[in-house]
Amino acid sequence: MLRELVRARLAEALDRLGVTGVEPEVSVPERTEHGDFSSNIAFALKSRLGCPPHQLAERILAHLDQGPFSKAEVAGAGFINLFLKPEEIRRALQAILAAGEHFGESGLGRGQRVQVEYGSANPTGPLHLGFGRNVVLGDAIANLLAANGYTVEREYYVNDTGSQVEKFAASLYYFYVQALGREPPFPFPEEGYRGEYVREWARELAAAEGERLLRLPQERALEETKRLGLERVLRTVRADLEKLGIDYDRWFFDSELFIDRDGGPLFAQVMELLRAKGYLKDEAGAVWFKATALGAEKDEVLIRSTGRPGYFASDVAYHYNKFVERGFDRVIDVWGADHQGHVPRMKAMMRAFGLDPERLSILIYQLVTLKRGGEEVRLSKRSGEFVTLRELLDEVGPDAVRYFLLSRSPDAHLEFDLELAKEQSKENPVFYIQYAHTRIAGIFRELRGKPPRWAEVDLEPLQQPEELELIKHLDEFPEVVRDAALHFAPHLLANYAYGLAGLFHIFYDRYRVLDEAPPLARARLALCRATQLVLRKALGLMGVSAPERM
RNA sequence: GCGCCUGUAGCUCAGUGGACAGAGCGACGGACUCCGGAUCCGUAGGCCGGGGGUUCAAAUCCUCCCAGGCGCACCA
Repeated sequence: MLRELVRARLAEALDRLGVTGVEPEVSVPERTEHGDFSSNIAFALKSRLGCPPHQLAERILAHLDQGPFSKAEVAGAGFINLFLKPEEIRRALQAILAAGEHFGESGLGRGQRVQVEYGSANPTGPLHLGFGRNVVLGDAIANLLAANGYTVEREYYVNDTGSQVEKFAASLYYFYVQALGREPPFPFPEEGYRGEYVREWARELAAAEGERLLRLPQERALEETKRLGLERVLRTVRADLEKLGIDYDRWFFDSELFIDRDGGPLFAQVMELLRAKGYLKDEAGAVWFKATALGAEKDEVLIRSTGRPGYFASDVAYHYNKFVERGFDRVIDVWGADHQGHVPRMKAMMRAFGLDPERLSILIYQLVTLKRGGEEVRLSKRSGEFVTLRELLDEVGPDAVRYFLLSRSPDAHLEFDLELAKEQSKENPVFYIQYAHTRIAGIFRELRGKPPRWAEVDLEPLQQPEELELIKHLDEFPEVVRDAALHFAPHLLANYAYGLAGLFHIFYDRYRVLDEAPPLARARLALCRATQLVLRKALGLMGVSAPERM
């Protein structure tokens, strides 16, 4: 990578000056007059060496191996601006072609086992837009970690024992009885699920089961309804995920925690362990986790006075399973901002088990606001007033949905304007990026004959500034892949791909490829090839397709 | 009240220590006999929410205030 090359040369110069242990910072200036790369090292060393930056910069330049540079100068108050020789830039292209499909990957993770848990919506209905963001972020982060040499497992946690599923089952049963023309044996559950989909599934249930469930004792009937309802939900969820192109390594059911096994169910074992460590207390008929003893602000109920474990309790046992039983080095949970209050107690839980809290990363993304035209649509599953992910996928298409949901920082609120996404899909940046890829594919289709052996192509004919700009941008790709993974920031990838597509469109607009004399045509083909590789890779990491034709 | 996130062009958002702050959409005006015009070029539009501080250098870090979102349950 060119940045590394520059950094290394500067480090050598510093060595010669007798300055050691300093990593010179090298950045890409915004303005081309400031060079291909620029360093502020003279400012950084000012206090250490007590030398005016400008003078220091001059001394560094005097000791710099200027071989790779066409120009090296001190500017402003002491910036070192470096201009690379075109052949150095072309060498970077050579490296990209040599790396081929693997360009951009790194071994940073050293094979560490990382679990990424995402999705994990309450199994009480179809996924809505908010969970679209969850799932798309989690999947992209998993892709990014894998590309950086981590061993990644993707997992979806199904809370099939919580109170929400119970409520869902009761709602479903209520409508089922109604669908059969009978009077439900109990009033509609408080804060139950009254969305149209519940009624629809109830009708399906009535058609499939007839009056079978009516004849069961109520408790059995509800249990059976829960089982069937859960199946129905998961079928929908899996279909939506498939449409988005998301595949999990494992679906973990909460109920697994309560299955009896050697030494009792895992859940009971974990509770015993916490009790033995002195982190439990009994109060007001409930069992509490003494989170305040571990840095949290308040204690938490684990087992309610009804005797039923709460959501947090399951998560404690579940994460014990992840870290202690399955031995993941790191775990990343992807949660919506409405779960942020859950973070401190999870960190407290890690400490309770004697685990380094740093091994658990929780990515909180801000909620999605949906706008239809000018007006905001509230997303609430329980009120039944929500737009499903499926609806959106059908209207906008998976590529645009994924790109749109990824194109903003997880920290930023995301406004999804349905009308805009539908009506202006042609202006959506994702098409702009895909179109660049398609244009390249078009060139290769037009080529007909065999493409050259890339390693043997003489790149010297690439002299135009637009060509060199393109190469420099391609060269930055590995840094983007690394930074996006390290900071859980797939939007960096989206921005990068957009910028790359832009540079390619400019190049394509101004120059011809196949019509040129063979040496130039071959060199430009090589540039196209590298661009295509990187576009494909970037889109692939986001889970967006790279079409040959559009 | 406390905690987390956010406040940058009319709108949606990039940019988290560097040199005159960027993109898309929207507005206006241009470009192809040619590998796909879903493209390219240009114009207009900003005291980067406000005050104070740190620094050679602040949209970026600290602090206080203002505004919005989300939390602060024996829901998840």
